[in-house]
Amino acid sequence: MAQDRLDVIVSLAKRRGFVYPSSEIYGGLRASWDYGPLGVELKNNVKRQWWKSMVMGREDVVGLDSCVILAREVWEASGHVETFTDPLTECTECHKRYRADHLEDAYEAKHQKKPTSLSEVNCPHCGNKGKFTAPKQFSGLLKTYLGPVEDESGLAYMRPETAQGIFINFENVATTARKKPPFGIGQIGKSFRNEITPGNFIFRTREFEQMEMEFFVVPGTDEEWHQTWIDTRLAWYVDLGINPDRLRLFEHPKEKLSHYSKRTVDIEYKFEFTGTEWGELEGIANRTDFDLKAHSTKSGKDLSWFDQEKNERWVPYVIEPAAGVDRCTLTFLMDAYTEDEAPNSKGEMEKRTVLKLDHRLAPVKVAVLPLSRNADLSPKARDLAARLRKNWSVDFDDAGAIGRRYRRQDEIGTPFCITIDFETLDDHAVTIRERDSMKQERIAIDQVEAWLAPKLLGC
RNA sequence: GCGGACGUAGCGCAGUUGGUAGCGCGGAACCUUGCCAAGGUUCAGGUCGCGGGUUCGACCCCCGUCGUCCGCUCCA
Repeated sequence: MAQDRLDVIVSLAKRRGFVYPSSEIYGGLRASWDYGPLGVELKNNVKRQWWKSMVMGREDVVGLDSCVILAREVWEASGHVETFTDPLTECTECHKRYRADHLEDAYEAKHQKKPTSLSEVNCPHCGNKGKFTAPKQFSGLLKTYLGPVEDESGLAYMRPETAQGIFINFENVATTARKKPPFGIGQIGKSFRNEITPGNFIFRTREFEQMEMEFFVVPGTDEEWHQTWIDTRLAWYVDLGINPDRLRLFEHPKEKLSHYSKRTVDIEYKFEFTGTEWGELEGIANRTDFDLKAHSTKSGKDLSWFDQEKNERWVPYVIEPAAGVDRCTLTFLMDAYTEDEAPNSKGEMEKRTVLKLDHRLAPVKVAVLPLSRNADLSPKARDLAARLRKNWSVDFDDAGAIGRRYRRQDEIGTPFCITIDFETLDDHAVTIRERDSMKQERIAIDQVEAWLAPKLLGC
């Protein structure tokens, strides 16, 4: 039942041009999805809203756009080269795969001593002793090679998070933007992780987009700021229309924290995937001074802050709200999807699919629909559409029955439909119909922008 | 990576004991109508995921491969 919910979204996404399976004509590529005409509008709107609330709308945050490929040392210093690598082994009898270090830990817990090799360890599944393959290093980092020769000297990593580009530019930004802690640097961009098990549509993919902000604070004020950002981020989703009942916070257990984190709280959405009801939308981590210190040590460049008031140097603590663009987009799609009933022309109730997207997120803001192709309504309607296009994303449709056209727009979440009818030729007025209330209003054709503007504020 | 199921038109699905495919919705064009998935006429679109094999002949049987879903495992 729950999976049906996702299936409906996947089907709608394909049918209406939000998201397509990538490389489809070659049989597809695992966990890769391309955004279609409506999808790219929706996704851009999600990013725009994040940028507006996290960067543009704040005095204490500035933006950045750093590279996907950074110096190799960045990932050595950050700990990713080491901790993003797992030694994997496989039982040759039953073909179950394990992390070799986990097997050794389990052995040690039971026998009070480390095994000298895996040949002493029994397979937890089939019980056979020592039938393991030699551990193979599996790295979650995607690699590429720079330069003409594909060897170790040109090895480079694709970033698994955008954050490091911010840390290594900390001093550049602080100096040129003339900011001092507490202040933040926000960034939106692609990241890459060689996930073992991707899936659930665009929820987990190997190539994905992140919206991250590193907020640098005075040590000792970090816990308070952490809570502030948790509240701020949660409110962002609710403000953009997500049902609060389907949102919750998840506190990471201390022993499972990432190598850089002192405390991490996730914002989760109730996706109702098979197996896991709740899925992570965004993680808000207290990264302490781990990253700046690590880069100071590795690079030899002092990244501490000189506090003029106290006349002392300290390394800022960092609070990081890190959200996934694709997950957000999926969440807004799923949460906005509703099916209700509306009377048709015969008075019978029929299914109506409506994407109740916030106006700021809707891929199309206004649809212009001439009632008929006759009586020169279409040219007049095209003129109006062209005018509105200067401010908003506008759709024009004069094909087929008016009822069908309304339903088409409902299905993609268009908040306003404007019809040009025969009276328009005389009274120079149009009918604007609102998506959620289905209310209609008669507006003079040259007043349309003025009528729409306050309702589409912030788009 | 292992086990299971599946892959037929844009979407949802039929189908043939092996004789190269249909339905519903959707899309396009025109006519009629003119405010909530209307009626009519017409059209486009599938080498049945891909590659081999068996066969006179494969969408159907066999093998491989890619992809999707479910269950394990993994999620640093």
